[in-house]
Amino acid sequence: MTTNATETRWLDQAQQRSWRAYLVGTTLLMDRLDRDLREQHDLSLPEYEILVRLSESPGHRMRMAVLAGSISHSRSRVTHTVARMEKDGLVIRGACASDGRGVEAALTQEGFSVLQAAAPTHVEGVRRFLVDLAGDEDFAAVGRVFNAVTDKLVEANPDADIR
Amino acid sequence: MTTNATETRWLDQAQQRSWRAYLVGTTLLMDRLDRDLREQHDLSLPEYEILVRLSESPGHRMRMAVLAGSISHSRSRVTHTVARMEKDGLVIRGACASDGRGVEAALTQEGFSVLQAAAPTHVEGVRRFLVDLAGDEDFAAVGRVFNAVTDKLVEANPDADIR
DNA sequence: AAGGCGTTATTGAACCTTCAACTTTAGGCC
DNA sequence: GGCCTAAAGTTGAAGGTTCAATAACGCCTT
Repeated sequence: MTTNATETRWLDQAQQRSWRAYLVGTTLLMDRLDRDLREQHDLSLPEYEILVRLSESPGHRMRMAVLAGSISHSRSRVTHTVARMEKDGLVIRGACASDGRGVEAALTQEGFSVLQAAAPTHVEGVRRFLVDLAGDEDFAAVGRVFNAVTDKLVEANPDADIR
Repeated sequence: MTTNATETRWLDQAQQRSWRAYLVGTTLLMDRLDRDLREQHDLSLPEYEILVRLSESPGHRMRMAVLAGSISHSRSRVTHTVARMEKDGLVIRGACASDGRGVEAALTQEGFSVLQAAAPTHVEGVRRFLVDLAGDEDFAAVGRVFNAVTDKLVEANPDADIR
């Protein structure tokens, strides 16, 4: 036999080029979106994501664990981020009615206003530096690929943050 | 008129699904690749990237600014990361012959060995959780998209880190 | 050759994320 | 009911990144 199971299957040149483009492009893109939100709305990208999820939830409120799961951040991370946001008046935490261990985070009026102001900035950035560059077919491919990535990684590690 | 230039062009449903898949998928993927490198080789993903770039450079050495540019990290960030790596014996810094301001980072023997050991782990992860899930066409699309993203962001901000 | 300006790299503090330990409550079992 | 284990959140410290300020050098002008 000429190969065996322990030999590494390296990436070919095209794959490597794509992989590196993705790495560098993602670094630059996240940097830029984060910077724009900070400069114009005093908000980080993770904070913005939290505002969005809350705004889409009934009553503008969510359990901490559900919130964490929806953006795939660790619970600890969300605790810290929400604590900062609460200090800034964007969000308020309260006990959960049905579960004594639970905590619900809810949008404040100000949090909602900040989100409304920030959303156009964010969407313009996402369009200008990603969506409008891509072509519908290619962008759909990006969606397919990262849906598959998500599925695979969730399956590979169901309790993603109890570690 | 029915629209004007200041109105936000929101993402349609398909675009939004793709965008979120990308965000979440990237979060999970980077987390996982970083974790695997840490657990098995005591190396972060950014550290690994630095080892790779150095190993591909003539003499296994690079100017700090070039190194930073090649992975699109800020100079400050690379200074800190390389400082840690130097303390771990993976890399050594020295003055640059042709430019008195310059500093060159070079791979040590140990750094090279660690890279050789870590590379298969990393590539398997990239394959298992991304490349092998994607299909050649779709993965090529990812490459095209993020090459475009990179070009656009470099053009939009040439001196990416002097800020 | 001196002055001034831009570039290279570093520094330390502030900020954010991760990690491991801990508190509190839920839920099952005897 | 009391005990045990599991789950939800939080905490504080350690680790990593960003930001603004700084030092040191190259280059151009005069």
